[in-house]
Amino acid sequence: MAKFIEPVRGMNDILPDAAARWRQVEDTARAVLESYGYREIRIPVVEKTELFKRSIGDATDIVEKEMYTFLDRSEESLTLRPEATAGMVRAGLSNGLLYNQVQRLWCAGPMFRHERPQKGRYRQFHQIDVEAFGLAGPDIDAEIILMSARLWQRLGLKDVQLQINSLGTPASRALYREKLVAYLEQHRERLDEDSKRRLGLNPLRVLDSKEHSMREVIAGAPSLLDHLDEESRRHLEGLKRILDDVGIKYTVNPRLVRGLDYYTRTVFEWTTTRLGAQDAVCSGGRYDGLVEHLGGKPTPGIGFAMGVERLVALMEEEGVAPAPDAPDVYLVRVGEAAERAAFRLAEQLRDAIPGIRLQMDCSGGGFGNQLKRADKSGAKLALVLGDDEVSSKSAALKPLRGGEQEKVTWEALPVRVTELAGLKKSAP
RNA sequence: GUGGGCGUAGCUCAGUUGGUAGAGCCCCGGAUUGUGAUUCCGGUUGUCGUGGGUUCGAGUCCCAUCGUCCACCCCA
Repeated sequence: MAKFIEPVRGMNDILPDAAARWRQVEDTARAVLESYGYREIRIPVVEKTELFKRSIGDATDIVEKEMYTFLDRSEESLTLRPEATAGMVRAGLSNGLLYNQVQRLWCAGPMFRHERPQKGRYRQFHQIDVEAFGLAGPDIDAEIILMSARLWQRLGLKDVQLQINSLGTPASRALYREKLVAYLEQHRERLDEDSKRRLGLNPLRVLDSKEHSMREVIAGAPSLLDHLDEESRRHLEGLKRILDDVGIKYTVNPRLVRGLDYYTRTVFEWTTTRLGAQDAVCSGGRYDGLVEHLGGKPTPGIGFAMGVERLVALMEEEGVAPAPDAPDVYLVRVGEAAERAAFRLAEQLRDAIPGIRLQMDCSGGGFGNQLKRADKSGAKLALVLGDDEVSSKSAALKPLRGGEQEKVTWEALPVRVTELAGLKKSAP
């Protein structure tokens, strides 16, 4: 035997049983997003490396050590997208979608980061990404958060908590950063190794430290919220007011700092307690400077990304039932005439009942074995065809979850199958 | 990139102080040449992750390596 070729580390196959849950997440997300007027956009998985360097930030972990970057055959540096926002903005600019316009967009697909895999963190992972361009007020921030809350509700998820914060403007943040650095320098001897490292790179992340010994130092640090500019403060208050009005629960977490450089003002994160260390299922924020930074007109923007793997895992964890994907009807056939007639009958049923999930047994064996497989398939109804039925142009319908078997003529089959399998009548 | 746990049949796992590999599930066949979910009988499946080493002998001990899981880090 030849040797197996191993799958690439951190890149997973989604097997049929899991795919049912994925579809549930994707279909529900699509429905909710479209109900708020967001339109789907599909963009490449590969972009020029420069796009991510410029948008995400040169000094971030993502750009520094996690990107799948390579030279293509014409020596151009390309990168498998590590996140979606940069590509969304680029696509908007490339196609004139962001010129004095409001755009509500969403996009789903795989992202790539070369990290050490662990629970909820993979090298190829999937996001559903939502972006709104051209709207500067806190009302759109609220809309986007409400939309995500509705999605959790529709998916049956309960253990998700909302945290919000404001990072202010680049100017106010720079000011705060100075004060924070000064404070941390004063307490340098009490910082752990990680925090000392962050102090030079991205001091705001020190606030995020999970190290117990750091608690006191962090608690005494100046708060980002006390250093917001007036406009950002009003923006945050506006958002809180709408969330309160609608009854969305949240906590303001002044230490919530996102890892991407382009965020301004509102940032938020939905976390869960049930997925271990990778606890963020959805996060995002406002990035009012990004469009301009990537060569467009100054255009406000806000967006968020959901991790599909994490949502699927959380649904499993919370015991949400997956969408059924069993066949409606399982066709059992025994005998030469029946085996041949079955195809015509099956195609006629598929014509007559659009959308019917009809599976034919092709493994052979007697009635007993075929019915065993019918039961295992999860189908509601077995359609049994033997040579006797063929000569009388009929078939036996056997409900697999209890109920009497009955004989039905071929003409009457579509109606009776629809009734017994509990299928909706197709629109006239 | 750092640390720890784990790699035995398609799946879940057992395998004692080292003595050349087992169970359950699944699958297939039969009891049951026209009716399943129960029961009974029978059957198949392994480079014990890989490569070295120690030993008369390694699934078991040692080293390396790969994979995987969890945590750090980072983030969706």
